[in-house]
Amino acid sequence: MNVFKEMTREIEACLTGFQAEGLLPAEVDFSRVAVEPPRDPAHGDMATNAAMVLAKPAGLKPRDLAERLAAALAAGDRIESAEVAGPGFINLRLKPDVWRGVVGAVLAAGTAFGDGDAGQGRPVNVEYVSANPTGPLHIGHARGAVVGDVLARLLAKAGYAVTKEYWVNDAGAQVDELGWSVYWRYLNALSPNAEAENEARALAKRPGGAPLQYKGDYLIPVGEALAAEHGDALLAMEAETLLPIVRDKAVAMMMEEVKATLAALGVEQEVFTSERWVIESGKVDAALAFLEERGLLYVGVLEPPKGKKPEDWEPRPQTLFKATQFGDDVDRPLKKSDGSWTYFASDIAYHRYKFERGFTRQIDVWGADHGGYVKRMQAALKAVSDGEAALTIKLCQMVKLLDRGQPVKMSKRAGSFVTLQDLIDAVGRDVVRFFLLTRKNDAPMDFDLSAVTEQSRDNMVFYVHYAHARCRSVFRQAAEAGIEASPAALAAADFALLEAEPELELMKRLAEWPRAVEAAAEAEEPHRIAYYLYETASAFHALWTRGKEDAALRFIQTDEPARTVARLALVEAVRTVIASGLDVIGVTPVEELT
RNA sequence: GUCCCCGUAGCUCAGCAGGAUAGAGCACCGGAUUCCUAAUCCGGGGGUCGCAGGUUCGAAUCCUGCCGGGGACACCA
Repeated sequence: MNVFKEMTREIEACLTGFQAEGLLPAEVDFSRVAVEPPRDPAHGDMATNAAMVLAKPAGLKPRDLAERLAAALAAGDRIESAEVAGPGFINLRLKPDVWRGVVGAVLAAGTAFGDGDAGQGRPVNVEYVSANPTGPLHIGHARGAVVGDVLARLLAKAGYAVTKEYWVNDAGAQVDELGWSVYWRYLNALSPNAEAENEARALAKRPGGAPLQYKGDYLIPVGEALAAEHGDALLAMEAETLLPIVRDKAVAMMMEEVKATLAALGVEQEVFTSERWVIESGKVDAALAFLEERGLLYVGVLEPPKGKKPEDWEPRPQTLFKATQFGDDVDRPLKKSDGSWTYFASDIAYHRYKFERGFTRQIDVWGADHGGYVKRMQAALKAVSDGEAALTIKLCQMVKLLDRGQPVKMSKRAGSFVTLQDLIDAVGRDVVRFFLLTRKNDAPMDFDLSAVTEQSRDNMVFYVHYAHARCRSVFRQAAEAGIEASPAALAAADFALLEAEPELELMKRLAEWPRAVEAAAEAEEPHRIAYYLYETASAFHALWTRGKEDAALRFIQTDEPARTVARLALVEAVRTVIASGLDVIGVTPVEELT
């Protein structure tokens, strides 16, 4: 039940009638007609701009058309009044029973209230986290994980067929580096107390002269696992046989850890696509052959970047993709100087693979430090799908980790929070998820460990939890008073007894939930859900406190059982909508505060 | 030098694809507790929406330019 949508249809019906009468031309489109709650409640429940938008095509003055439309609308049985205001707005006031109907609709639907059909089952692919499997997830990954996951849930609620996906960068130089660092840990496992000598042995086997890159303790278990599995069998192997073994083991164990951390955060992606698999199955070759056929590849020399010129810059012919034909600023290289594919090449193949699986709408969630990559990836998907697929990219800005206003040192020493798992253990999964949605994704934010668990109004997480807990508290009180408040009793309540003005206000807020879901999904902005919840919680807290000032507004009226049940139904509807919103965010509602 | 993001109350931030008198929290001032959780609520002061143009019935919102802050800029992902 979406009251705003229903009223939009009612208005469109009137307009269609005007067309039949010849008042409006037959070909005007109604897409710009909006029905929304006015900022000022004195202007009624809803306002429409229909007359202003259509006045010009109709050849009428906005206010004249508005008068006609208002008169037609006022004849409807759900509208109490329709008044023309300002430059041609029509302010609508709905009959209270319309709002009361929302309570019943919420009770009937449960947390499915707000589910929409805007998506019409169309497939959307949301790819997020996609952190390299070279170490545990850290705080920086948390925001993308939450934004991506909640966006996926939001789109699902709005009626899209969503696939949640993780791109595993298990190919390339970084992963080889990981392998050599693990080999060192393997040697340490075999002969402890000889770390320096072992490092020299590992480097002797490793081609090239660079030092080991991944020396964090988190690889120790990988070395031990290899020792337990292979004994000393790896020692005699040549580099090319050895590397795949240590590398694959490391990737497997790192991904296991990554998945465990994501699970602890409540993030569960359905598809994990391996970069190595994409390359080895020939998808990169196929994607580039596709571009080649369309004449979008060439060998050329790029200009050096202006401003900051790399030390080792030298003009060098490279295989380039004509990204400039699709809106990028320069053409982009696909091959490294050693002849292997760049990351971009395999990423093109991956996005093409997603398109081949039917995803004409793709969303990637990235860190803001990858911002320079956006245009080329969008260009590439456009090219590789012949313009049939579109990619939108949500960039997540930095999260600064603080404690009592002081920056937390991100050193790897014990005692400071480095990993995402540590953060979840410290403040809880629900706090992490909710808090990371209290800013829009492209605004930087501070995550203050002391502030996020604070219990006050300036903590959105707490404030919303408190509202839900208060709803449950009312029911505990009702049970003590011996009031029958089963789902059946609530559904059978006489909603006409919900007469108080603040009660009606609250019902109007609940009626906005489906609209909020649809708008947030359309805008791909999950943080709006957090703000809707905050405002709804605020409306409920306000009504609660009114009961302290005016006993007649208290939910439980022992001498008026029928009114009490009706109010309990309203409270349950509020609770349900809050639970529905928390469900989108992936947060578990609480029964009471601790 | 180029590209992207940001600029809204003293501070931290919303602003619902262009709507009517721009909102919330914190901080400040003043109130509400015999009573469903005062962990809350009500009221008050506080703004040239960075600046200047443009688009139109109407701009914080869209376009252009400028100023200021952040980030990214071949062969790393």
